[in-house]
Amino acid sequence: MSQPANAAAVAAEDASRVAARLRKIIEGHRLSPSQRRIARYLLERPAEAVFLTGNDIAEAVGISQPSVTRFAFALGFTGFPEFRDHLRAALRDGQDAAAEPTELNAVQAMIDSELRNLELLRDGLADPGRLLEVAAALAASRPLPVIGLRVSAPLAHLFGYLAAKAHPDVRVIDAPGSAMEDRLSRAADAGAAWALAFGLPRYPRELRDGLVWARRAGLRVALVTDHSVGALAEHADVVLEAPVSSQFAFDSQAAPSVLCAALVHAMLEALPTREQASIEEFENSAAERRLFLPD
Amino acid sequence: MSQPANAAAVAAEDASRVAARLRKIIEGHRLSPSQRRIARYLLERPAEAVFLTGNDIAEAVGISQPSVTRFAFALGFTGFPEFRDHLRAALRDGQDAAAEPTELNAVQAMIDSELRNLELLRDGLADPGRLLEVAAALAASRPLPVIGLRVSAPLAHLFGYLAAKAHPDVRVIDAPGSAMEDRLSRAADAGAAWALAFGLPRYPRELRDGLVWARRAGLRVALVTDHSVGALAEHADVVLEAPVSSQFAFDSQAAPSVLCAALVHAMLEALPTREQASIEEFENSAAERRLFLPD
DNA sequence: CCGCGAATGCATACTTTCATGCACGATTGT
DNA sequence: ACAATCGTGCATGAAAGTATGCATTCGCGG
Repeated sequence: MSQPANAAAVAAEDASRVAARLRKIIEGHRLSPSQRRIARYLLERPAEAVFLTGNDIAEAVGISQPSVTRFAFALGFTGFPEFRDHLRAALRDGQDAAAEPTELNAVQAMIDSELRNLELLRDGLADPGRLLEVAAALAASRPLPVIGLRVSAPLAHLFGYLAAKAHPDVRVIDAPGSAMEDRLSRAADAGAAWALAFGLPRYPRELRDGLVWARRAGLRVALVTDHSVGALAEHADVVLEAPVSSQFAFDSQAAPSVLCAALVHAMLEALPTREQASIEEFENSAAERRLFLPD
Repeated sequence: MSQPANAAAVAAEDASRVAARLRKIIEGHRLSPSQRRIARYLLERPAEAVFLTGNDIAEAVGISQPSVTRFAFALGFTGFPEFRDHLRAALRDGQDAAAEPTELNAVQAMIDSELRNLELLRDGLADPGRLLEVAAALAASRPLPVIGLRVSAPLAHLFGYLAAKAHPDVRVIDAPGSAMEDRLSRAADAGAAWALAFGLPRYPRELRDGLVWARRAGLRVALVTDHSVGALAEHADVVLEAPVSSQFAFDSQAAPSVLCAALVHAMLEALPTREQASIEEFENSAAERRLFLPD
């Protein structure tokens, strides 16, 4: 019943790497007619080959399953699984081939890991639909409570500072306990529909309590955190994932802070164009310019 | 740069597609603690996930194999194989889509520009000598005033939060004017030798005034900013450069926040090993653990 | 025509993988 | 404090996947 129909495939570049490996394996071996048919079959669909069982191949080629085992044996492997693992290894080697040649010092290694986090964040936003939805929802919530405790407090304040240009009533909450609960309740009473929370490791229990409280107060919760599954994500309506590397003494917050800016950016675009224009105007006003030094 | 030409990047996209599918599957399902651990494990290595058996996962995560079966069942599948086939299907679906190159959307372009900033930062730290010097100087200044106004205030607070573990008396100053001047003077009187300032665009005049005041009070000034020459840099003794992209409505602070973490990291290493050990101990103390959620 | 060896399939044993009943312990709500 | 529910691991059995002994067939050279 296990037809190749349910087998998956991998991208073309990976597939060609598998095919190359397969050719290399076969090279210099005398194969019987049946075995050549197997080889030919696999070379024709390298993308699926890595997932096929011996039975799948036998059935597809029209030979017996033991012939497949003997095929692997003839190629110098102790059995079919070992052969298949070699094909799979061709995939995995290709992925690690991105290893950087230059030696990095400790600080550079740290930055490098953050670079990879940003790459993950970027690739994860290939479809920005969810981000835009969340942004629109947050922009429409008046007021908008924003929660960030401990390490996440600066992030919440950064968001608050930026979002103030796209939202008239952002309320940053950086203290836990009853103070937070009071402010959440008051925000809900004032008409808030959503709350935004930043929950980076290590995840404070108090934040979870806060999320629970927020939802009990009738708020929906958008959560920025580094894993979409976890004790915090359980209590959020929407999760925005921003990877954090924990391999160093201190996590930096590159991805979350970028996500934060992206979120505000999206909120801005969710605004009526009239309001956008007024922001632009404010930015360039004489009053503003006097505040700042020339670039 | 919009479409990664090498095979490794394509493979990475495959992996991210598996991860995306996995997230979609998980979405909206209540998972038990063990099941969350499974989900996280798979999300962390999507490229391997499609090959793993239930037993592999159980062993790696440290749970029983039946829990893996139940995980698949909890996600709405009739069994583990069906679940795994769905992950593999994510690869197969992607094969055709991968043919046309993916153009980066606006959000991705923004992240991409931050990526380049981080690359600049990394390459600029090939010789970490200056960073270490600054870190040592800051670590030795008791107390240590840290200045960050407006957008830079969150950065200053982030630094303050992190540095508190490597320094007994960090004083974050986020308000300008006489309040700042008072606090700087008091810090100098208390024995401070250095001040750290974050000055990102747009550069507030008040920050320059603060730097001037600090130096008049006898402090040396380390400045984190995005250009080593400019109106601010003139009033600093040491400048640490952290590139910022200004092409979007809002600057994100990826590079500065990474530099911030790197700086604290370096301060930590400038510490006697005895103190480092005590930090480690504190981090792992029972009291600390109760504050946070597992994982 | 006979004999020989290689190739292959069949039947079957073995291994790995997966599913399920049951008991124990933890957590929750009353 | 007690009961109920949930989550988990262990033991076990079923199923899928793989390996191997044996018999048959085929081709080829005596």
